[in-house]
Amino acid sequence: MNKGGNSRKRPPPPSSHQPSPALKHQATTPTPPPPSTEEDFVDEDVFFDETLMGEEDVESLILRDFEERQALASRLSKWARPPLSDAYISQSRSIVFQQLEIDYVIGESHKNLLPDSSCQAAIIRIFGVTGEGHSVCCLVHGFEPYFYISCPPGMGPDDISHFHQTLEGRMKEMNRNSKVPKFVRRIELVQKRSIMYYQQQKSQPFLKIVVALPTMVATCRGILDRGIQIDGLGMKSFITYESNVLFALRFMIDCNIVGGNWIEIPAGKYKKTAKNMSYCQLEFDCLYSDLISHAPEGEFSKMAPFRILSFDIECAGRKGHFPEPSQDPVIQVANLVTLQGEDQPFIRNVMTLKSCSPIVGVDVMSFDTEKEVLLAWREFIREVDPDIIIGYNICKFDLPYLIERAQTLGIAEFPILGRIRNSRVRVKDTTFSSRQYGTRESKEVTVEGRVQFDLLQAMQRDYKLSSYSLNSVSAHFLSEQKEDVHHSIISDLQNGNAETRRRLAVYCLKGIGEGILLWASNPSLVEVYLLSEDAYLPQRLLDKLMYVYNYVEMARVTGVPISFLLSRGQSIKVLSQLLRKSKQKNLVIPNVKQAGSEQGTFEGATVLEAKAGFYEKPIATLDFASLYPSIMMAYNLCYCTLVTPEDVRKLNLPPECVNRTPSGETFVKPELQKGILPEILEELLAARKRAKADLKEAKDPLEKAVLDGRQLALKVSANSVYGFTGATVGQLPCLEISSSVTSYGRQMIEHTKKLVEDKFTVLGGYEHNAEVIYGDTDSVMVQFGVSDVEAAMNLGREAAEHISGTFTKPIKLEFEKVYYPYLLISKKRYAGLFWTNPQKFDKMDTKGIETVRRDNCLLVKNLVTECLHKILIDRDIPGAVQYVKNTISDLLMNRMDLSLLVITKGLTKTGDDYEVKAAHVELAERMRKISVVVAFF
DNA sequence: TCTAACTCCTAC
DNA sequence: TTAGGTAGGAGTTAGA
Repeated sequence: MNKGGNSRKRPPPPSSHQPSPALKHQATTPTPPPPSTEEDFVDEDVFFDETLMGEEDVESLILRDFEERQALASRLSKWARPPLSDAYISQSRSIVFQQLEIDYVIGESHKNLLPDSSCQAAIIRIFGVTGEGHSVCCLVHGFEPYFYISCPPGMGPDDISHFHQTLEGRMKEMNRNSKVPKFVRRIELVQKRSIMYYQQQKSQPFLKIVVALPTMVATCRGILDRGIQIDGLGMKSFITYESNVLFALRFMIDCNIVGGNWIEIPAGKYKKTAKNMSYCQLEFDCLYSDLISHAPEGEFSKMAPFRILSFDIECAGRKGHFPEPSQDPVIQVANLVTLQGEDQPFIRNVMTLKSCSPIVGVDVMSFDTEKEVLLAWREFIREVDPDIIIGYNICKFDLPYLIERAQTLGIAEFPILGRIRNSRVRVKDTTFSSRQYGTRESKEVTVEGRVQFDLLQAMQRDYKLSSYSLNSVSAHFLSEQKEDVHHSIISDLQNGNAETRRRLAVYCLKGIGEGILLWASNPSLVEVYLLSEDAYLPQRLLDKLMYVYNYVEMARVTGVPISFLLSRGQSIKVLSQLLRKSKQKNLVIPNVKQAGSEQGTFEGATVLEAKAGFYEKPIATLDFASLYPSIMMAYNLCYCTLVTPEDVRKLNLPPECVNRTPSGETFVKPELQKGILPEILEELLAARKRAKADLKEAKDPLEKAVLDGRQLALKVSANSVYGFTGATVGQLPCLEISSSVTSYGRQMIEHTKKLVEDKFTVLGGYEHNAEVIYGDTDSVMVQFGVSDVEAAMNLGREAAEHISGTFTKPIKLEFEKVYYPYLLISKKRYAGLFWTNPQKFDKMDTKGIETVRRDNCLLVKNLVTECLHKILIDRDIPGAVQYVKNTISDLLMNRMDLSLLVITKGLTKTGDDYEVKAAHVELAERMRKISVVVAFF
């Protein structure tokens, strides 16, 4: 029952032939509209469902339904977007908006804009927000899908025409059912060059094959891959170029659009759509050639006032069961809407099943049936029209749950949550598998025109944490933790009274539901069950971690749509940059066949032998800055500078024009051909330098946030270029490049070690002989023999400067820090106090040891941390030994808090009990090993 | 009891 | 139709 519905005045009854009126955006009068729109049709369903409840109730149900919808409508309408000004309505001004999402649909091409074509075509849809906060759906016409093949030598215009006919015929065979009049629209002869290998000629003839619809690119590629009959040449198969570029990305690249940038369509160049297909305030058609894409700089680096919805649902699960949409009702939906750039939400509400006592500052909307709750939420989404939807685990839980629940309840009209009229949200199971992120099953929920940002996914990608429950993530980042609601009492609270449901609503809005963390011996089996999520904390996390800025900047730097950043891997970002740069240089990128595993793997970096020990003299650390990017720049390593072994023999290139890498590959120097990868890297690193300089100058916290997000994105982006070339199952692997990079790296670390030990000697006039005690990939740890930190720092700086001079620019060795004292256990395992100024140490730094690993129980972690503290900071080794002994003794005497033992092999938390399987024996064994570390001394 | 092959997680 | 890389320590498991 509506909280505001206590005035039960009857509206004029609707005429008997018309269904109950739809909820309109600006509901002011109760006059029912004609039953012609989709919304009215939808309401007819509602009418039918409820008639099943009993004939005599029908009229009162209609009336009540009508009245409540009116009340809801007036409640929701105050949250609508700002109304359009006259200039927009008269179409006398240009439309400038920040784009957040781009996709495409197949439709009739626009007759006025494209008078020549009258068939089905891809229509690009750009969704975004203007500076004033108006929502935009821009329908772009005239952009066609295409790809390239290299043109067989001697092919003239007639041959191309024949080839076109043959290809068209094969396409027809493959698509017998399709009514498309023409599959291959045209074939153009163009001058391009493949990005692969150094070539002396500037360009060669290529054929640009333009097809009718985006999906035909793959079909056509298949035909050309397998081979096609060509007059005079016989059966011939082709390598295709850029045939794997997603259509929307192709469009963005060709129009110079990067993720999240501003787009302008001048007045007169757009036409209001005849029949709105979206719920956006501004919807119009235009030609792709009329778009102006603004680079994200200056005034166009700002953010539009997006509407960000954070939501969370609560379900009444049966005792001991995880809620299932086929059985368990949705009892609450909590919502929070914030304008981008503001620190407080402008909407806070909660929709509850059954009555709920008021909550200060929150709009409580109560309903008698679950169906009303769901439909109210749908209306809310439509009215508020959020650009970004966030939440915790919404992609895998909340959104699919709502949709499946609506299916169970037979509410066919519920899943129209996107910006496209009549278009239902689709749920698809997906799996994402990579070495970096592991295999993760999720669900893909397409909400057209709105960006989804699941904070859980973002956390799992960006941070290594031992638990990803909202509770523990909040504790980690926000230093606040809310009281848990145990899952078993959710149903009790719901089944109580208005007051207990209020308690539940407060939890739903602000608190955190119970998260049961099951740690199995195999951490990949770890499952986090979050029975109730939360609407408030995701928004706080989003703000605290500056996710909007960081992700928009990442999209701008790499050029991919924002949605790719959470749904796709690293390599698409590099590919996007590579395609953009290649286009500028008139180069095209081949589709390499999946080479299988025969290419195998390549040798990586050198890890210097660790001279294990406890060092009580300062250890200076020298690091190469951005090692792999700088190697690629210094030696011009790229696809287009690599000389094939055959060409090395044939071309007879003078030795001063090429570099031969330690792994035996040959690359030409920039004078002959400047590499694209080095150029991308130079731009990224130069941009990062600028961003960091601007960051220093910036006063405004928002500007700072943008700049910091940018410099971070630029760094991450530069570092992933090398990985892209070595990804054998990627888009364009080139192990010649990656193995050359690592081979230079290996040479450099050895060279550095030798130089330090040769120069800093007593014979060379220094006080002591320097010794390199360890080094990994891009760093060397040096004991100069001096005993004070400042002296070690000075020698470190001197060494870095001296050694940098011996390398090709921009390779640079830097002095970074001193460890004092330093405990080196083995390769990749060490601890020490970290000094960047000689007055005081910055922190205790530990690498690779139990303290930083997530596969030990808390006891081990705490014990080792405590020992290291005693050894490094207190310098009390006997104390550390005693501490270990006491702990083992406590353990054996069964005096240990069992919760410290969770997460260890053989120990599982089941409910409130710990199942202890021979734990004491096992842990005593573990402790013995740790005491070995202490016995070091 | 030893070892090879595997898993897991980390360093870079 | 979608996925950055290798090195390496520590633990587990299977088999002899």
